[in-house]
This record gives sequence, structure tokens and C-alpha cells, in this order.
Amino acid sequence: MRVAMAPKKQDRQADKAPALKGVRRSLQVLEYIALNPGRATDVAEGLNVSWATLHRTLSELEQGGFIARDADSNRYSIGPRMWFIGTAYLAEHKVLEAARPYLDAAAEAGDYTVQLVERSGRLAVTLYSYQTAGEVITKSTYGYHFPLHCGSKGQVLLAYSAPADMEEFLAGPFESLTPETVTQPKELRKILKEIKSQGYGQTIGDVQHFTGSLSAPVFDRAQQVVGAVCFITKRSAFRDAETVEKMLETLLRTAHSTSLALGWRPGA
Amino acid sequence: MRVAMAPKKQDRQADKAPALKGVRRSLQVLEYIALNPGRATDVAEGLNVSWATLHRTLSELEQGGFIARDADSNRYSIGPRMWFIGTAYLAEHKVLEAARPYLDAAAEAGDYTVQLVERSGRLAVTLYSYQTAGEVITKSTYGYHFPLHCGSKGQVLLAYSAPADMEEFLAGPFESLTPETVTQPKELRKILKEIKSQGYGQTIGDVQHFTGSLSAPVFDRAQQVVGAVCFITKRSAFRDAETVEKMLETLLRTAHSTSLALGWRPGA
DNA sequence: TCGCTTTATCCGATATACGGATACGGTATT
DNA sequence: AATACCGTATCCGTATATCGGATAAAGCGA
Repeated sequence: MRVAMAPKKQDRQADKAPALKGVRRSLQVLEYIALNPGRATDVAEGLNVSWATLHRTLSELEQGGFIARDADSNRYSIGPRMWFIGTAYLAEHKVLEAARPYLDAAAEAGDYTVQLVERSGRLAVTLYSYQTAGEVITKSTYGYHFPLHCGSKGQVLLAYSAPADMEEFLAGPFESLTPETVTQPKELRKILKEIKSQGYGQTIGDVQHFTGSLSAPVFDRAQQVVGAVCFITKRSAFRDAETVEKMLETLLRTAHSTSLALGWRPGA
Repeated sequence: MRVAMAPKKQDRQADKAPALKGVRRSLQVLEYIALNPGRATDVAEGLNVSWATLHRTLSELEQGGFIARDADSNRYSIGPRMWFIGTAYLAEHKVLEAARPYLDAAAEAGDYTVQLVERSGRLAVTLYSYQTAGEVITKSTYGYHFPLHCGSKGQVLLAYSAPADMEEFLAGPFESLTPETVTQPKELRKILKEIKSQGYGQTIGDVQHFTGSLSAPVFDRAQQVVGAVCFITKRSAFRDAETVEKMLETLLRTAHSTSLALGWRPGA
């Protein structure tokens, strides 16, 4: 009994071992499916999970409505209940709450899509998107989240992230969405530095060929960047300097107002 | 060894027994928190889970970013990663895809909030919401989902649901959101019947005092109702018959176009 | 009809999660 | 200040739910 020493040590060593394993796996599965909806086998492979286990997990999730399976193709995708739960995130989101009036105002004023985004891991996630005119073809609504290295919104978020985070990201692989996507760490660093010095970011055609965007950071009381405001419009609009100038002004004002509403105060 | 008979029978009887317990619980927890963000204890009580177990679950979920805890108050709420996963639902949503152009067009044309909703359990869940003018005060964005018995959108979804489903719902309890919320099953039945006969629903002030709404069902290829289009505007607008008339016309056209885009064809 | 891939189910061993008990830390109460 | 109390964190032995290899069934293409 008092050889208890041994088991204890085992436990300590086995730090990595026990931990609501099933729960973690099932959420991994959910996230995997969110990114790559598809067949069960693919998921099993992608996550290195034994088939039997995966099957159990999928069944459980499907039964609960957390994932949906297309009866014909046996392909899995995210289910309605996940949307239901996910939306609760926005209801409690202080930054969004603070930003919304300014975002709406900006959208009314100009001819572009207005978004609020925040960082989540390696991605820029859209929290709010307001498309005024139907003119701009944009895939940047909910459900389309892009890696941080492309689009001005991602780059802004990246530029203001903690150095350690930034380095970690800059190590990773960089997908090319269009031929114009910047995928060289070196070049990216230069862009990030520029963003920080001028206080906003701009990219054209690096997410979709025919659109460009402007983004500015949003700060909170603790001087932390908690998100970014992003204006997206058609590529051609960027040819006219005056238009861009005006857009930029609105953008910076919008981001600024939001920051103020969050308790941020200018200074160092 | 071949007394295996016994264990088998046990298994059969024990239908209720084993099943990715942890997974199910953790998702219940997530949903619970989505509905009632709050303290750990409350969750434990609300779900009848032993404290130790809940603690483990919450820790695991928090660590993964699926829930967020406010450091000061120790209150839990849904985390960013759930939003990320949840949005993937929309990306694959055929009805939304089909409806979006029509919804946007309708929103441009009139002075009201345009929504697409679908049923999820006892709730009408908002998939898409387009507020044109900032005039209308509305809590009906993402994150605010209402029970089926209130609001025209819920009632429309309910009216066209399978008889069994409908009965089940009509048994349940009915929350009152405002004094004008209908909470009598009898009265509700009458309303539902009316909706079905006229092809749309209308309510005023039963969700929020100062707004009213019109909703119409969306059908798919299989003549099933898969969602509803809903127009929301301020209460006063409903006083003018002509305005309502116009709104209704747009509403029905929008819903109709969407249904057609989904492969629905008129006929019995 | 026959292979082949994908999906479904079984079952025993064992690691894993459960939950009672206990310790901790902060805030209200007197 | 001292005490009481509520909510949170952790420990540990036991029972049991979970894992995964194996096997069966079902689709699918030829």
C-alpha cells in the first residue's frame, strides 16, 4: 500500500497519458470536419484514429445533431447544433458589441463590405460581416476564414501579435490562395513591419483575384490588439487614390472609435 | 466461454449503459453554457453532474479554447473555437446558399431586417440576418434564438412541421417574452392553422414590445419546409396597411424564389 | 458474379474516467 | 479582525466504460 510512491511517479510521468481522451478526440473530429467535410475514412486517416473508435465517435456526434451525414454520399459535415452553440460566442462578445454601431455606420457610408475579425490560432476568423451592395463578390462571410498571411486583416492581426506567436506562425507553411499571395517569410516580415509603422494594412488580390482590402487594428484597455476592422471592395476601386484615401479615413476612424469604446486610451 | 449468452443479454439490456459518456456530457455542457453562461456550480447543478467530473470537463474544454472563462468572475462562456467550428455549418448550407441573393435583394428594397431561420429542436435559429437601416432595434441577430411559439418565424416553422413534432412541442412549456406572447396551446393551434391556410405568419410585439414580423416558409424539392424567411420591423410600421401589403408581397416573392432555387415546384 | 473499398458491429483486457472526500482561496458577515 | 461560507481545485482507489483488433456486412466498380 505504501509502495504508493511508484504509482504516483507513474502518474506524474504519464502526464501526457490520461485526460478526458474521448472528449478531446471528439472535438478534434469536429474541428477536422469543419475544415474538411468528407468521408469517415478520411477523418480517421487525417487524425490517426482507429476506425472502430472513430466510428463510435461519429455515431455519437451525429446522433446528437452535432454533425450531419449526407445519406447518399456518407459525407459528414458540421451539424446545426454546432451553429447554435457557436453563435452563443457572439452574444457574449464585448469587442463585437462595442464595434457594431461603428461597423454599421461605416457600411452605410461606403461601397464596401465591412468586417470585424479576430485571430484564432493560425486563422483570421470573421465575427461580423456587413455587405452593403451586392456588387462585391466576396467569399469572406462566415464560414470562410483565412490564414493570417493573406488578406490585410490577417496581416494586421499578425503584425500586432506577440513576438513569440508571430515567430511561430512565420515558421509554418503558407498556402497560396492566388498567385499574388505572399508566401515568403522574409517579404512577409517587411509587410508586417510596415503595417505596424503606418497603423493599417492593405492587400490586393492575394485572397481573391478581383478584390482588395484595407484593415486596421482594434485595441482594448490593456493596449492589446483584440481584433481588426476590415473593408473589402473590388479591385478596381483601388486604382483611384482619392477613393482609397476616403476609405482609409473611415477605416481608421471606425477602428479608433471601437478601441475607445473598449476603454483604450491613446498613449505610447 | 460460451456462457457468453449471459453477457450478451446484459449488453442488450444495458442499452442505456455504455456510450461515449464523456463526449455526450461535454457537449451537453457546451450547449448548457451556450444557453446560460455562468458559474461552474450552476452548470453542475443544471446538468446533475458531480462536481469533480464537471470540473474535469470544464478544464478540458477551456484548455482547448472551446469555452472561455472570465478570470475575475470565474464565469464560463462559449469560446472562439466553437464559433469557428459552428460557422462551418453555414458554409455547407444549401438553403442559405440558395436564399442569400434573394434575401439581400429584399433587404435592399425595404426598410426592415431580413432573416433566414430554421428549426433546431424547440428553437428557431437564425442563419442569416441582414439589417439595412440602424433604425430597427433588434436583438434578433445571431446568438438570439427564440422558442417556436413566439415570433412569426417560429410559428411558421411550427405550423409546417410534422404533426408528431408539433404535438410534442405543443405539450411543452411556453415562456412569455412579453405580455403579448401567446402561451395557450389552444390559441396557438388556431394561429398555426391560420398560417397554413394563408401561407405566411405575422406577429406583433410578442418577442419585443416595439417590433413585429412577417414570415413565410421555404420548401425544398421534397415539399418539406426547410426554413423560413422573416422580415422584422418596428411596430408602428404595421399600422399602415399599404406598407404591410408591400412587405408581404416582397416576403412571399423572396420565399418563393428561394424555394424554386431549391428545386421545389408548385403543386399540391 | 466476383473482388475491393468503405462502413458496421463484437468482445475481452485494461487503462480511464468517476465521484466521494478533502483542501484551498476569496468574499461576505458579525 | 476573526469567522463562516460559498465556490473552486485536487487526490486516489475502484468499477467500468472505452479501446482497437478482428470479423461481418454492405456498397461499388468491373
